[in-house]
Amino acid sequence: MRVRLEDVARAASVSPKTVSRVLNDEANVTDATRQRVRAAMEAMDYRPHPSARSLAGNRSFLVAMLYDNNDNPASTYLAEIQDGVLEACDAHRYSMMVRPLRMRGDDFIRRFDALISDHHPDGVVLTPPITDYAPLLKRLRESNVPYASVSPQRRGKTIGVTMDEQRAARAIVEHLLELGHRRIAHVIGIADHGASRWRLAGYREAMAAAGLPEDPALVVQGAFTFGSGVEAARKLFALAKRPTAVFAANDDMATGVMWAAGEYGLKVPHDLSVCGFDDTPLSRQLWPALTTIQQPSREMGKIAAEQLLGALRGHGAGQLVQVPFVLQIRGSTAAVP
Amino acid sequence: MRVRLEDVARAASVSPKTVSRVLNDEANVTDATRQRVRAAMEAMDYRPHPSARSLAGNRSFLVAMLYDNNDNPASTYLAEIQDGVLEACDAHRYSMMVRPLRMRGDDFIRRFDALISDHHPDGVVLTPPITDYAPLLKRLRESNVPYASVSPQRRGKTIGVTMDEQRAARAIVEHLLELGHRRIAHVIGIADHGASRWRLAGYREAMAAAGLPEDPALVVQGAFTFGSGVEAARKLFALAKRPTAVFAANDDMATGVMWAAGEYGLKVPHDLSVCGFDDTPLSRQLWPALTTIQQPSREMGKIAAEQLLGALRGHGAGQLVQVPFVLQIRGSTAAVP
DNA sequence: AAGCAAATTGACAGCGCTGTCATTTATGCC
DNA sequence: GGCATAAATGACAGCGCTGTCAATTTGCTT
Repeated sequence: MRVRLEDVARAASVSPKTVSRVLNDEANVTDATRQRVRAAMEAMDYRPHPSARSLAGNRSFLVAMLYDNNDNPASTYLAEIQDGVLEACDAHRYSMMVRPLRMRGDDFIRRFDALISDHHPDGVVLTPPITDYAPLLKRLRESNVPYASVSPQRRGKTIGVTMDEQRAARAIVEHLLELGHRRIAHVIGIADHGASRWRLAGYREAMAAAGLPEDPALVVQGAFTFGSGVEAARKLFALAKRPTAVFAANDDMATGVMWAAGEYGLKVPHDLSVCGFDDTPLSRQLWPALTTIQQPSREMGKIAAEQLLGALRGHGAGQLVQVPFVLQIRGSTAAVP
Repeated sequence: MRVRLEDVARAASVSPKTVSRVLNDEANVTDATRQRVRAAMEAMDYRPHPSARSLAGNRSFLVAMLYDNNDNPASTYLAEIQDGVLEACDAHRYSMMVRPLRMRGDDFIRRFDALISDHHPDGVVLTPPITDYAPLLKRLRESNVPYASVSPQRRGKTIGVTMDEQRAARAIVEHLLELGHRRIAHVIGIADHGASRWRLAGYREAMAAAGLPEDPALVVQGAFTFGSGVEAARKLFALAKRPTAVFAANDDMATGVMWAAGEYGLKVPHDLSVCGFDDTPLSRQLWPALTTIQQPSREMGKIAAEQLLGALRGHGAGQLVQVPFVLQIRGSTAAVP
């Protein structure tokens, strides 16, 4: 039947407890013994029973990834983060579960508690936008559940991963400025998301640094969707003094802007430069391909999970790691006519 | 601390075993006892410990959803199925784990075995395109792991959920025929996917039924991506006798076709009707919005999981349920000029 | 009311592992 | 070499639940 820890112990002529120690990388085992046990495990293709480990050791080897897909239409983004988290969990022999957790609704805390007491995750990975939902963070700390965040707004003692989105946004606007653009518009994302704030701040910073006063008409509200990009662009194109370039806070909206440009007979990039943020697969498939910021989502999921797992295993407290961005210059931006 | 089964037993003045019976909906408990135990559980907010249940009962209350995202660029589709599977699992108090399982690579079987022996799922949900990967199906049967499939190609004794994609494809082509189109092109999806075959078959069926001989130049290969849609469309538009309508095998490719139409100065739907398949969020955001087939992906995930769980709990063998499609007629299709 | 089968309930061991603590073995020092 | 100390190993109980099977109660028959 199934190979148990006891069988390995017998094969290696040690006690079950010693095998357990090797399994869990505990100290106080001689190298010779450790190797012998490892060899026996290998030879017998031993697989510890997760439930038995969990029951006896009072931990679950489970990481839960929480998301709110209701407020985040970019399923590609979440899927990539999920992939990265999963990779890290696999490497550390943890299992992962994904849980949608809609913030709306007042039974939010109850649902969260049920999740914890039903599944007993050892830790939790938070994804935008719930990285900054105060009641959730409060409850996590109260229940003493370790967590790591992907792109949290509030830093502080939070562990996880971030990208300097403000600097990235500034870089992409500087790219437009170098091309000679002066009337540069910005389409904002969903109002209270951290991503929207940083990208707007980066835009403002670059414009100010270039000595350009902000023109309120050139900054329009969007909602991270293709449709909101189209609508925002229509407003911009209706202006007496049209912008020569548009920086949209994500690729979906940028695609909407390009679409609307087609409606208005504006050729991209000849009549209008457009750039986005995220480097979604779509951005490469468009023609012309979109100038954008590559955000290593998969890598970020992986790093967040690694920080969490490191903290769980007691390897220090875990960091808030910052990953670099890449400015992807493609065909959708060109010098001003 | 934690409320255990034993505590509930004491509160209800019965033996632990009886509480266990109530918990698992077993027979041979009087209604009076059952109610008393249920009341005690409720009052104490009892949550069974999944690991203990799993260890003692030799089952995991775990469903694994397998996918191969390498060959399936439509992350929205998978995310929706995942949501549906999760909903069903939650309702039955099962937990769910998602696992990418790339079919390429000869260590495929080893990776699958590791998955099973590491996590012991009680059952597995298969998503396209791995629903039809013969070595996987063989191994699943050998290892006696119950499974349900979403849109399997081969029916037979398989349980799960399907949609009559061929009839849906036929319906959408008939819609084009009714609008007066005769030169109707088709962009095929990835060659060996069931979805591609059915949609092509539906196209042919409709054309044949209308007495139109197949023109090989009007049937071009794509790969389910936006880019492949653009390229396919360029080939079609280069023909001496251009099609007046294009039916692409999914929305991403249809969007590519619309994009290419813009390049060629063709107005949709005035000069060209375009339709897709899947009803992705994108299809509604385009202008004009895309005529397409609505496939209830979330619902399908839920149904597949329910069939699996039903079979696991011994409520009959489980069925292959067929769900209806909806032809979504939007602005991208119009009468032939 | 006794007698019997069927339904209901309970006692107890054990699932596979780890925590605690006792015991054995190695190491350093004078 | 002898002793104190530290490192390595092992014995054993028990995590919270369910399977097995025995004990008890119930319902029905005669």
